[in-house]
Amino acid sequence: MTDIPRPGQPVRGSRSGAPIMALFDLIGRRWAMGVLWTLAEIGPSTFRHLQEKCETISPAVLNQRLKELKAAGLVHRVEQGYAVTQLGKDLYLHLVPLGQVAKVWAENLAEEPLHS
Amino acid sequence: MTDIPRPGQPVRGSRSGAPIMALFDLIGRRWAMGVLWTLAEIGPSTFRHLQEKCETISPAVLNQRLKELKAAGLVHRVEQGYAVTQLGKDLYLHLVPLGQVAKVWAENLAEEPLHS
DNA sequence: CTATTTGCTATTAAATCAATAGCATAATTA
DNA sequence: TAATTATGCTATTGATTTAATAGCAAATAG
Repeated sequence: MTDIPRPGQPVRGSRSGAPIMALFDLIGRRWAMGVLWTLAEIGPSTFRHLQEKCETISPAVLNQRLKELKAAGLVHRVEQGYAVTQLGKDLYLHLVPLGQVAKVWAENLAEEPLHS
Repeated sequence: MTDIPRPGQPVRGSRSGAPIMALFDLIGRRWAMGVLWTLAEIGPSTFRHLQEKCETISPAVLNQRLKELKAAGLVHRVEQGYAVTQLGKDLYLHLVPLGQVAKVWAENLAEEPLHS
């Protein structure tokens, strides 16, 4: 059920399981990046607290994503509940610059509204 | 049908449509990052060529993702078919470093196989 | 004991994704 | 000119994933 994409195994985008494609397969799931991002931002927290911070995520999906992120070693359990691992933090830090891209993107769309 | 997440509008992860969450909502869809990545790597190309490069994507999904990426201004049509826009390239360039993270991640998993 | 918090599952429904076939148009070739 | 090929898709049918909601069992607090 919980099927985690593994580098070296066939994944979306690469029959040979290229690491980047395996990673895309993992974090390219609904809420995956949002959960990682949020957890990294708020620090160690309980399931419910994280759920609140994600604003509209359902417990079922949060639980699913947490399972996957845990299995992938990006998140782990701590006394306080859940937290990102070192690897998870590394990934988060690489996601941070996307915040700037997102802003530029938002501005672009504001100027020139999407036509579809 | 084609529902593109827009910054400023409610999206997954943010009722107020925080740009980063809107972006996550957009590129956190099956194949979205894979398509953007592949297209950026191979340069302008036809629908079919891109489809081949994505190895296992179906035309329906590729078409859907292209629509969304176009509407979001990350991809556009050119004489040769499809290509990433400047904004799309910017995003791609920010995705490139994830390749390294992915490698480390792959090595970690290889050493310590996931326990689930 | 009672209430609350926490992590999570059950259920049911809706949305998304996938696999395959195949069509319409335009360019190319025979 | 007729046939072939390339291209960008759509239609159809299922399978999978996501969603919304309720609620439960275990641990903790009062």
